[in-house]
Amino acid sequence: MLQVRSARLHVMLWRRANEPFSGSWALPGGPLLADERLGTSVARQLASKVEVRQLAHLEQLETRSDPDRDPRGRTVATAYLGLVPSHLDPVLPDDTAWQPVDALPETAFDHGSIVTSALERLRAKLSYTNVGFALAPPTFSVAELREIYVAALGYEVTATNLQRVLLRRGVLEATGETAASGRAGGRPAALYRFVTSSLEVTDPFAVLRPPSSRAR
Amino acid sequence: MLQVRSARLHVMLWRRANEPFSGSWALPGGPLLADERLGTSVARQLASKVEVRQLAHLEQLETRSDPDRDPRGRTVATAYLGLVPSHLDPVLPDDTAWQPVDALPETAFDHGSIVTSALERLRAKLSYTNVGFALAPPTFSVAELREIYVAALGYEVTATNLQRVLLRRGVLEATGETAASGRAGGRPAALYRFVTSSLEVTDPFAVLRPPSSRAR
DNA sequence: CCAAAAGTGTTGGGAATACACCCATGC
DNA sequence: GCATGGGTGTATTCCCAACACTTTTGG
Repeated sequence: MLQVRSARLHVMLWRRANEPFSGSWALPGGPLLADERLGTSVARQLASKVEVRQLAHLEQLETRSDPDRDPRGRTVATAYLGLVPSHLDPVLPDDTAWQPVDALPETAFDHGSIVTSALERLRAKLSYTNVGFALAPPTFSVAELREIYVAALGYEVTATNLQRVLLRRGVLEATGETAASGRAGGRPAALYRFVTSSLEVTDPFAVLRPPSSRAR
Repeated sequence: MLQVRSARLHVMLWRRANEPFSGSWALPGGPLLADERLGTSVARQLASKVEVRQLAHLEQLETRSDPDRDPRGRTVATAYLGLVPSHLDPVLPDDTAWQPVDALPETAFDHGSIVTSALERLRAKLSYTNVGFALAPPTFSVAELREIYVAALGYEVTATNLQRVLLRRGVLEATGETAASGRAGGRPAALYRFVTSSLEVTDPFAVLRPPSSRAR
């Protein structure tokens, strides 16, 4: 589960009290029940940590099967990527906390590398889909959205170009409302929202695209 | 396992002799052994059908967990995408055959939708990576490569543009040799090869790319 | 009037498609 | 020489990044 908090991307981890990896931080998870599908299982595992309704997006990442990934014995685990919009602040259990992805504490099992995979996936999808909807609040100024993208991508993005790319693609639309300007003055920002709040690919083929509009 | 054969993309399937889905066609697969990782298991399953060395590329696709996917009872299956270069023609068991992906016979379980996922993945990666290496023979003319891309993508691509895109990205290089011209004459084609024969992303960010070369 | 913040106009570059044209070979 | 297939040159289009400039607010 990833969320942008205070302009930094964080991952939700819980601190293990028992061996193995006692004291290390782990991703939430647990065994699959007899008649459960993986997506349902993930939701169930997370429900013990937060309110699941706060998850704006969930997608399967990859399945890890290294026989040595758990020292207690063979386990096969399927990792999921979950995103929480930045305006929410779920109540967390005592052993659970948001950790900045750019300065992770010591992690248990192969969870560190799973977080790395999740990051790669998120960063790629920010570029060619509308996933931003799952990190952003319902409405926002371009400046706020920029902060979220910068936190998630890990590099600078200008508000100007971000706005133009997302508007041209029809990913964002203006709400017609404006935010109040800050105490230091400045023009009030227009508020925007994501047109769709489910995953859509907005930039399908970079190259080798089908010949212009002619059906085959 | 996918391969381009006679300018058409095919998938290797075997015909089930027993219930359930007797007579339908299925993807090769089987249970994971106690101390085996998934990639190894896939290789082992395929080894019973073909020579595994002929697999030029193998990558994990997704894990299916619908409790009803197998009428005999709950199974969880991780699908892989495997690619075989077009110049190879593996000897197949009697119950196994290459089936064209655009006219699949009746398939067992959820294997039809797995093939669809595999196709989407392959088509996307042809556009932003060098995966082509795993479908093409060691050397080839641009015309031959075009035929492979057209078969895999399912739409027309011109030799001119294919050549330019792949050369500019440094994915292809000329071998310096030329093919003999056909019986009808014509200029002999230059032969090319893929520079690398392992997966590389050649077109990372379509948009929202990091600010020009400045490190953060 | 000035500082601050938001938003628009404009330019320049790069990359991809499309199409015209030139090249090399067999018959 | 002509048909056939291969390859290059070039124009057009589109999209993105960069940056200058304008707009709108608070003090």
